[in-house]
Parts: sequence; structure tokens; C-alpha cells
Amino acid sequence: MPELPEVETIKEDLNKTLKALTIQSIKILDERVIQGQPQKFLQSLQGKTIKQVSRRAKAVIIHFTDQTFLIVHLKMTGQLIVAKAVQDLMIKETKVIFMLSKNWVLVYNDQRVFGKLTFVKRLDECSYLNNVGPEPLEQDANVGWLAQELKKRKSPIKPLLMNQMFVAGIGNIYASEILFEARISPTRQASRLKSGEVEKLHKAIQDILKSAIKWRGCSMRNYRDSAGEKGLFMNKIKVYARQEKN
DNA sequence: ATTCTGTCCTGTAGGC
DNA sequence: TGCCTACAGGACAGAA
Repeated sequence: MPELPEVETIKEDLNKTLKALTIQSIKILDERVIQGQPQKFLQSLQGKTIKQVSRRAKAVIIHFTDQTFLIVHLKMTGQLIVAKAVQDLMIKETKVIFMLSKNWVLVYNDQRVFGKLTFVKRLDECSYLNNVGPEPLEQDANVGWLAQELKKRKSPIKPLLMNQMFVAGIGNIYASEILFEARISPTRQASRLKSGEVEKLHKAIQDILKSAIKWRGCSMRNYRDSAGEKGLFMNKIKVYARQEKN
């Protein structure tokens, strides 16, 4: 459920709170969220100092000063939450606890346990990161690129927008909002969009994602920012999960 | 090559 | 009250 705007919000906040903090100890409460061997994960991260936090597609990337990385994919219900005291943070869904310097604590919560924490020495060890498409808010995903790529694709436009190999970071919620904003049916074949529609689509991608970042994402269900607060963009939602039931 | 189906999990909502 | 089913919409493996 966390898509680009939610992960971007988390990343921005973590980048402010976690910089220069050192991992003093780690408690793994549920090994299923750890990619690879839990023991190795613990050993690898012990004593590491955080240099900065970045985002690629829907993944949060924690950079350490020794050029190693912790990649966190929140999938549907993952949360990264930071506070000064553990007792304020621990909930039933807490899977991993990082005790940091200066009494800071970072926890990973995940109700459905789909998310993964991966330690890597190099980012190109991560196949997800190797395969994701361009960032939709960066220059390489401009209108010209979009028009050219859409021409090659027979898939309906909505699943294509949600395909991370096509473009990074868009999921069900924002694909719905973007297509509504651009007044394009989700079932339209990508290659058959007219050039005016491609322009409207590109503008809608920019506008919706930027606005959602401004509102700190959308909390339809489980999403919380790193302070445990809800995003505000769901007040702006026009179509997702708003189908009338009779 | 692309598209579809099932899987990983837990919790909630709705029907009866 | 409680049992049962559908669904959540992220990524990937394996089948069609």
C-alpha cells in the first residue's frame, strides 16, 4: 500500500532523524521479514552508522558510512517508525527493533509480513532495484519518453502504470487517481492513447504524485509516517475505493 | 514475449 | 454472537 508519495515522506523524515546515528543493538522478533540469514543480518548491521536515507521506487534505502546499505521494502503493511523510547513504539505487529545511539529507536512493523529488510554491500545485489523503471518525477520520465514507451505496449494502461519495470513507484491508489485526473479509462490499451491523452497523462502523474507528497501520502488503511501519523492525501482522493455499493 | 494465477500473511468488513 | 468468505492491490514464481 505505501506507494511513491508515502515512501518519499518516510524517507524525508528518516533522513532528518536518523543521520549520524549508530546501530547499537537489534532485536528480530519475526525472522520472516529478514532476507537471508538472520544471524548474518545481525552481524552485518551491528555498529553501523547511518549516513543518509534515500528512496528508489517503493524501497527505502538506508546508507551507512562504510558504503553498505539496508534496503526496506514495506510492501502492503510495513511501517518504519522512530521515537525516543521503545515502550511508545512496540505493538503487536512489531517485527524488528533497532536500538540507536542517543536513545533513538527505529522499529519495523508489518501486519501482513510481506515486507522485507535486506542488507547489501552493493545496491546492484538487489534485483528489485536493478529492474525498476525510471522515477516518474525525474527528467528521464518526460513526455517524450512516455509517448515512446506507451506506443510499444499493448497492455491496458492501468496495470502498465502499476508495473514497476515500466515506471517506478505507482500502485493501485495513485494509478486510479492519475487516470481519473487525466480522464483516461483504466482499460484503454496503452499504445492507442492519442498524443493529447499522453500529455494529459504525463501531467496527471506529475500533479497527483507531487500533491500527494505535499499532503504526506495517503492513509487508506495501514500507512503511517515515521512519527506514526497518518497522511492527509486520502481527503483528496477522488476515485480509489469510492465505488458506490448498493 | 506477455498475461494470468497463485502465493506469501493477517485483519477487517459484510452477509447470514 | 459468531461463523464464513472476500478482499486488501506489492512483488514474484511458474503456468498458459
